[in-house]
Amino acid sequence: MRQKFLFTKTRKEIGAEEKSLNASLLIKAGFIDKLAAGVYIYLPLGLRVLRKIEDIIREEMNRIGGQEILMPAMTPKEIWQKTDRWDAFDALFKFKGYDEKEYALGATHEEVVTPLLKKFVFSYRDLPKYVYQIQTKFRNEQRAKAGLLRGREFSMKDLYSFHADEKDLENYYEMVQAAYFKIFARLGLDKLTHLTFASGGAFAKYSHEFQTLSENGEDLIYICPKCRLAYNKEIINEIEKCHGCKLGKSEFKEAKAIETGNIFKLGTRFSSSFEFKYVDERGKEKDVFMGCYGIGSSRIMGSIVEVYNDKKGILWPKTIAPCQIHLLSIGENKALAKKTELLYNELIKKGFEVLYDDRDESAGIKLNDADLLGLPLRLVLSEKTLKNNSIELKSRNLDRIELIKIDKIVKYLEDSLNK
RNA sequence: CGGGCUGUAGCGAAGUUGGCUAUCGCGUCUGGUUUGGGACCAGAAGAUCGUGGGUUCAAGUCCCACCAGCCCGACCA
Repeated sequence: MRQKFLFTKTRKEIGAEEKSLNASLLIKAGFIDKLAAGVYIYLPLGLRVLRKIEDIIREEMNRIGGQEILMPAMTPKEIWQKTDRWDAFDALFKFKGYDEKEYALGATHEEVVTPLLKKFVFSYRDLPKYVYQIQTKFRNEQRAKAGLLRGREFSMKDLYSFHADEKDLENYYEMVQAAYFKIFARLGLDKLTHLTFASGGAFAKYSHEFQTLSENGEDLIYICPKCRLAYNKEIINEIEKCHGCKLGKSEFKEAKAIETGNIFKLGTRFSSSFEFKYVDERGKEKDVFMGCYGIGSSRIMGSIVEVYNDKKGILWPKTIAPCQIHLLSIGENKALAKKTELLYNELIKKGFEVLYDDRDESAGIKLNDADLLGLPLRLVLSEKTLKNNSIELKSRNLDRIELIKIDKIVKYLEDSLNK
């Protein structure tokens, strides 16, 4: 990708009114732009990041049998009335069609996916089933805040599971938990993310949240230092000992965190509203058991920026960086431009993702922008490096700069990016 | 939804007890000199001062209402 062709530009400064760290870095670097409070535009580089996050989630969902679908954002009033949530769910954005027919923008999709599965599942032979989507959600938050961390429109993966009995639900719930840990590991967030007990609703005593430690998180959690399990403040009063290792709660450590994922046993809460039943081996009609499992993909993008940054800009983990390599040419010499161009073409041919800064800008601007954008590897070609027939390589997260011979660079990159 | 702060050029800001043609920096355009950590010189364009009303000889500045954004709180199955 050639930087000259990007329509976006970095900004030296943004308003003092944008206080959130993730939003101000992402806006400065030209990854997102704000349309309204809690409503953001994903620009070319930002969209690449969001898609990479979504792709990692998608792969892990497919691995545990998830089948991807896409449900509508527009949902009719009647389905919400069936579950008594039309009035109770106050974060619903509601609107009317031409003939006063009422709709809500989808804030979550139990009301859509449950009757959908009811059309196809009749027998124990049809269970279990796992269905998910990665879709734009709408919630009429009373106060949008903290950039991508709490928006009114945001991207989320929601998985729904359907089971013949509670036991099967519980087994799958554990599988999803394991899949989530894999996702967080691939996102570079595993060391900062704690499985956290939280309030559970009518069916299960507790749900589980995935809480990612961050100073700007809005949740308060209490972490067991021995086994890493954590407890949301909303339930800590009823906890005496750690559920995992029995350590007393006085030993727990308080921390601020961002709720990046949530898994929930729904039981028959929604299947009963829609009279969704199946016939078992003996011909007897039984309730379908459900679970739901969310990960906020856009919130994760914000969380990663909150966690991985320094004074100069963002430090993307290599799994979700918009490109792996930032190639800069410094200086205006024609031979230099030609060499850089050749290298760019070769790297692209080899399958590397490269952002090539081919702009007519000064060294300072290019280097500062590279730090701000935060791609994992920076390659610099200049008259200075060309004299040694070499190229300069720097990791965004290290101070060390290496000089590599140009004819060895491809091999070197293949090794260091585990290709 | 309650409280506080803010709104002036594409972006960031200044504008005193109301007073002349609304300043400054960045960016943009033209010409020239530059090129390893946000270069320099000269010139130019760019603003119904958030919107509507009011007070006044006179309003960016004072008053009222509304809109928008940010922060704190409440809320967030």
